[in-house]
Amino acid sequence: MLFESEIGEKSSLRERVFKSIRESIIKGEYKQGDPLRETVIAKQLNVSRTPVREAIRQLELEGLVYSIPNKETVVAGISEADVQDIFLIRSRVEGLAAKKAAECITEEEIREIEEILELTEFYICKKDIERIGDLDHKFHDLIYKAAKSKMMKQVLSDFHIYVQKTRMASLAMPGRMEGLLKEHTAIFDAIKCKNGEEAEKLMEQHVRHVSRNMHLNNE
Amino acid sequence: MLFESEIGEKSSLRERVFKSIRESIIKGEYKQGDPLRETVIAKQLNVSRTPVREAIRQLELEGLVYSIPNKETVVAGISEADVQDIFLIRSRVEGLAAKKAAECITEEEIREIEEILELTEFYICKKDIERIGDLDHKFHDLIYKAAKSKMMKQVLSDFHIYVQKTRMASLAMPGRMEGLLKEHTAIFDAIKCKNGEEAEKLMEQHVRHVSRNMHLNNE
DNA sequence: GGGGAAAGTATTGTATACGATTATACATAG
DNA sequence: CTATGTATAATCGTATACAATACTTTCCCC
Repeated sequence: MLFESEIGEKSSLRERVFKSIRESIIKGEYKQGDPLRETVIAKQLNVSRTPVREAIRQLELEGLVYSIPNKETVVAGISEADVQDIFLIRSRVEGLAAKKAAECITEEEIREIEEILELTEFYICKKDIERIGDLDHKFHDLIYKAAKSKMMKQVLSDFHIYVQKTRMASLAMPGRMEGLLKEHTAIFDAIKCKNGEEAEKLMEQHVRHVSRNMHLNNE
Repeated sequence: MLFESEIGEKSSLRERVFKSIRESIIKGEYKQGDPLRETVIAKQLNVSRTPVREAIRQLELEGLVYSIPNKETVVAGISEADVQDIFLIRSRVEGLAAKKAAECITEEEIREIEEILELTEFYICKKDIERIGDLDHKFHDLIYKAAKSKMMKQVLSDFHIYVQKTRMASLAMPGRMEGLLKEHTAIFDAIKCKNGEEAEKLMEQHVRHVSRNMHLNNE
């Protein structure tokens, strides 16, 4: 067993192991085709095999690894094409969420989003990219919440981790922070006016923009 | 331990437990808010807690249950609204898959789909709903495959189980079997002609049709 | 009789032990 | 020299044991 101080979090071991392995896969420390040995990981993280196994089963369901029964489980990894597809899917599903949000957002939720937008403006002045990335995420999260769709939230938050890196890279491009705020504001206005169609269209464009920047980034 | 003959399948215990619990939740045997006791389920299925735990962790990731640390995990269930949302999401993502399929389908895959369509026609004459439902699923599955997008496949096959019941109910409606074949054929034609936009539009409509029938069904 | 502490019970979290399956290496026969 | 069979080791699959946490009940004291 490891001490809390060594990790800094208080979630369960399984949770930490899950996040740890996922992190390693996304970072590329575990490469495509690498086997995931339960005993090895258990030893590395100083825990028993039990939480490791549970974590691996979750990764399997998420599609990050696949297991060969009685043999081993290997890393499936995510390719550049996968990330592009994620952005395509996200553009549609986030669009849907925006549309639904326009239909059933509450006053309270409107205020919350307004606050996020104000904070974003503030941190753009400060050029605090880290914070802006966080607020970007919060903005989208509030939209899912406002849409009151468990399923959309499910799909989109599953993808969140894969998107994070690209999102940050996109923000680093000149003028992008301002563009982001402008787009968020436009989406929010459409939602506030209960204009679902417009909100969906704008949100689709918005997600596409981020993904377009990703491509430019790789040239 | 139980004997294989008692079950009839040869997958791992965890797999069976996972499917068993999920089935029970979807069927409504476990209701919203019901606690999932590891020992109880283990005893019912005549296995130890270990595979049960792993199964529950997977269900948690899928959003069917949520766990309160150190206390219990309870059934989240799926509401009517959730199923509707699933169809909305599916309409967009399947549309996307159809579009992508139009871009990169192979000759081999075209032949496979043609075969499915012919078989569908055959079983419509026989009025074998069970078989048609199966072919319906296969048709959509082949589209994902042709789209060559791991992520789309992931999202859509996660939803498959929730959709099955509605799909069958829809098929039972008068004239629906013929409508399904007509729509599938139209989508396939668009894909064959590499007309991605058209394929996407038709697929979105097609999924909406099934979901519309669902609503009528509940009146 | 009511409130609170403390023991007892139930349940989850983690570790370990045992069994089954698969891969590997080496020996032996052809 | 190659191929095949067997023994051994590595790994996964499952069961059980132990620890920690939360809930319940009981009993004591006011």
